[in-house]
Amino acid sequence: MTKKRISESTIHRLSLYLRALSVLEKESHETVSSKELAKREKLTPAQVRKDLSFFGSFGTRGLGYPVSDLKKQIASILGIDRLWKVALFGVGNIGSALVSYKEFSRQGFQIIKLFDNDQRKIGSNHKGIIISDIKDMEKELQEAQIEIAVIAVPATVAQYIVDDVVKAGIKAILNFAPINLKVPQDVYLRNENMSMELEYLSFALVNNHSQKRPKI
Amino acid sequence: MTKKRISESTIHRLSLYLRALSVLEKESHETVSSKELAKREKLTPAQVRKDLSFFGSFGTRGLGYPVSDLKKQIASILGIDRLWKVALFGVGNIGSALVSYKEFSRQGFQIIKLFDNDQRKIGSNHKGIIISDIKDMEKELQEAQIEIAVIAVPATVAQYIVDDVVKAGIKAILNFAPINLKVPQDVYLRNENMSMELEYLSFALVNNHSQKRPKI
DNA sequence: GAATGTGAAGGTTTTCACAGCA
DNA sequence: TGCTGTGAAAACCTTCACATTC
Repeated sequence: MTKKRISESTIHRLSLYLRALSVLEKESHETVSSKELAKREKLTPAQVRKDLSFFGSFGTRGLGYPVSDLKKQIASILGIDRLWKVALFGVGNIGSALVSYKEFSRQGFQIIKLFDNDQRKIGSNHKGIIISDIKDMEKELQEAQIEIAVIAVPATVAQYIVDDVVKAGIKAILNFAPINLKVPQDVYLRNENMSMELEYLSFALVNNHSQKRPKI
Repeated sequence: MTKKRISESTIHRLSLYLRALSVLEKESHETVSSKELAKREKLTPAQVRKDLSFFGSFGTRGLGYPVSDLKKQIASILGIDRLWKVALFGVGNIGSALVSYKEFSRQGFQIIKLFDNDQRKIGSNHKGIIISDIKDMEKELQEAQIEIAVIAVPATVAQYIVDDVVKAGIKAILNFAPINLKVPQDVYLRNENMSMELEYLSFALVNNHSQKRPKI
């Protein structure tokens, strides 16, 4: 377990392993080999072992990895062995879908605050949460002890909202607006650009782009 | 312009360049340097030039790249200088949000068919589109000349739907279900896993993970 | 002078291959 | 024997640096 920077891809793959391990657990497997885990997420066994080895030695030679234990370990590495309080900005199409997106809550992300600037929405109850005025965010974010903000407002206003979110002290932002947001160095920002993958598909279709698949 | 495999990252960055170029065009810029383009998408100038050079020589030394022309060129490379007919499976939370997601139509992806297996939804009109029974997909996909399928059904049934979609001859699938789908080699499959980025944020917060930013 | 296009260098990630252990 | 853990090698991707062109 060296002190090297962990790559983004490794972290993303941890999410995949976690997902596969949940299924394996449901299927009552006690242990799983890197080979099987790799197969279930279209990766290579070596990749799985290397990824896990950055964080420790979780397996047993000759046997494989203990499913439940490894699942717990990965959840702990990812920091999702706890609950995260999330606020969502923009209760439009995407925003409302995210509120009921089961996968978020399943991974411990609780959307407990909704913000909008539309007077018709403010004060109304959306799936059990009263929509707050975006103007009151600083106070409300602090009171509710929000740690992560999800941005689902139109691209035109996203930067303004983010500036305020940052001022309110939030250090982690997930952005769904198709725009490059500016945040200070100490704020984590990730973008979810849903049309990007469609564009990739378009490219692949038009260019017969060869797909990268493990050789195994 | 060599015949090397273009990397996934390069293609994703093309989407970013396109987005930045649209803004530049609106701001009435005639030309743009790799430096400026890089700045707008948090990349390096060298990266921009390298990416573009895989596809041709679009710039002028001493001047930069012509904004409108480059935009057209990239759209053409990505295959989005045309319309794509898309069918969406599963008109639930995510599904309905995607139907009205402006960024899709802006990039030429038209969702013109909706499928669900819920008898209460079938036959009803959703934002101008009649929801079809998932059982009729083969005939309907062919009649409507659908080329891309978007999967927004629950994870438990996603594989069955995809099997049918593949049987119906669709070669490109965008999957929103948090599950690893199996498709034949000649079918392009991309996954949109929205909780993955939240998990990354969680990891970053818990581990003070250093962010990768260009040194410029 | 300014900025592209691109080989070569440098860095990072993946894969290999095997020692080591249950 | 079976499968992990891991250095070393290979593959891949990014950055450098400069010749080239406008």
